[in-house]
Amino acid sequence: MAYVPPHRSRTEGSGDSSSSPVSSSRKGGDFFGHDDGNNSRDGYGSYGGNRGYGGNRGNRGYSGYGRGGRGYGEGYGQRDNGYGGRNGSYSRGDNKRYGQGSFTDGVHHPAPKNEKLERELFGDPAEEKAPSGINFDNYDDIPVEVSGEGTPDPINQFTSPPINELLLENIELSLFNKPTPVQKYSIPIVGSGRDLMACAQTGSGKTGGFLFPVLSSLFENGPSPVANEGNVFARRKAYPSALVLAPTRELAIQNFEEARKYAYRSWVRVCVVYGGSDINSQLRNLERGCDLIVATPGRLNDMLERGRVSLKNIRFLVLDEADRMLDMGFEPQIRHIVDGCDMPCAKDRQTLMFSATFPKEIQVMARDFLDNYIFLSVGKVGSTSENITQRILYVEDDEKKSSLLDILSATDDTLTTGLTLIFVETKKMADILSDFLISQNFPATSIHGDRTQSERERALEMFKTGRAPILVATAVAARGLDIPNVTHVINYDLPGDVDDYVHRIGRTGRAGNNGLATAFLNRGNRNVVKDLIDLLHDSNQEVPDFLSNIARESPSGRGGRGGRGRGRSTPYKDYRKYGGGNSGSSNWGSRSNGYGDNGYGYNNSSSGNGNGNSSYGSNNYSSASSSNSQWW
DNA sequence: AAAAAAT
Repeated sequence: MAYVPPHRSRTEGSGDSSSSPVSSSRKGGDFFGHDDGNNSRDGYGSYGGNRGYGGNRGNRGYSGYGRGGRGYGEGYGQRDNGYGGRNGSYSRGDNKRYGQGSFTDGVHHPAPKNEKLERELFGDPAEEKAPSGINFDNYDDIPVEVSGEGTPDPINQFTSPPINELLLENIELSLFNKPTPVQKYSIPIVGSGRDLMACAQTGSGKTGGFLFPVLSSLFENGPSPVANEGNVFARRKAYPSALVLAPTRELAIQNFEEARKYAYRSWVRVCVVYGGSDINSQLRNLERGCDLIVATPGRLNDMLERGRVSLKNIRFLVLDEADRMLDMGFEPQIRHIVDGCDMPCAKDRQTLMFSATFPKEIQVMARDFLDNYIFLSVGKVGSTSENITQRILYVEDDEKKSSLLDILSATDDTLTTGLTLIFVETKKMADILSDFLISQNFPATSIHGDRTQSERERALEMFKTGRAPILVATAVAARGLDIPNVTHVINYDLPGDVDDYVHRIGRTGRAGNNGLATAFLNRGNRNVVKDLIDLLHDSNQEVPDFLSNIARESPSGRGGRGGRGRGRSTPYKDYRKYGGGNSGSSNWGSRSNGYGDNGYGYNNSSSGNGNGNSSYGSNNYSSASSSNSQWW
């Protein structure tokens, strides 16, 4: 029986304050003050709506499990997940078996429409909605670069050639009517069986860029014929056909929620696993069938070790925000998942890697994980250009609080119409600042890695719904999260890297809407000043005099690291074509296996895991990454 | 330097 660490036996929701380790209002506090002994109005279990695993109340043990309409997708004929005794509680309550289709005799049988589930996934059709909030005209002049052998032509509509009919219906329910540039390319690329390395950011339609072609293929082709390993525990083991890895829990949840929409009525059952929340409910959910799994690396590895997930049926591997995962030191864990378990090798699966930037480490990972891939680089929609107004203010550290109050008071109309996202550099500052704002009667909450997972999820939900329209965040929210209606991003503390700055301000001005980005800067930030000035120039923004002055004070080259992504307005290049060009990286630059400058000699050198590349796999990379890790 | 991620 699965093991439950004592400290995790407390409830997942914040409903049971008696068992919560934090009972004062200090840490769990937000604008609404009290610590929510009973947050019935909250209704935010894990995945939006009030159905998350192990909801908010009464979920000691298993007794309350499965209540309240949580039943997305179970019960399609060929799947047998019932080992009777233990799961009596599953059948309790209104545990409706709706929404899941099946795939039998080589034919996909979508489930009938289900109004309740449809509302849950896509929202109430009665509410008027802007068509997905995206101004598609803004997509037309996005620079796109695509390269690689035999690159298929992009599509221009979802209907020519037509993608899977059920998928198309689900896309239409999501109010997308036209593919974004990344989708125009990714759909035929993946559809033709190729691997894809895509440089694209949130806001480019990246999630659909991988979910559409993957689900389309799964819908068409059905489950893998390799059913299981035939052992007695097999029914307790999940054999997903597709795996999506994401760097943060919130991003995993977001991908999961998107995938659920597009998988509606299909045979594909979507699950998500991530740390910080009860593993047992996640395991129980897997037992009910799992065809597409969205995961953060640590929790997935845990489940792999427990033998509760097998990757041998994987046909699609997606690495989302790959550069971020490397920044966070996930490379050993990712390599363990991809190379160290039972996942088919690169030639026997399709791999899609997405990354905002394309530094050397990512190129290396692409070479190791992808097979003869097509490289796609998509400039960001709007990005740092005219639809985000960037404002840099000179503010000393000890004046930041009062400046912030001035700004928030002066722009209080945005509080009613939009959301304000405030970035700080430390978790401590996130707490300090949100407490301060709350004490000043601003409806704020905070998200950072020291809050419990349920606090994090609740904070995000309060922010999204506008009940707490000010969110103080650390880097956990800097990338990937797609929160509509953020009208103002404030860099209370500037990040040390201008790439992070770009990601942060990209939380506003999404897809055609205007946004405002304010940053507090003082001499403590001089290391980013030069890059910042370049960026402001590139994006047609005013460069304040004090900024130029500070830049002149430090005559040395641009601070910090060398060789970071310059030329942000142009897409990243396919290094296979341009010969790498990285500064001093001996190991890489001197490679003789065709990645250098002889055009496309790369085609068959990337099968699997670095065979034929010994200099690389064992020196450079593994020593660097294993030094600070207890992982493999 | 800090953050994130299994416990």
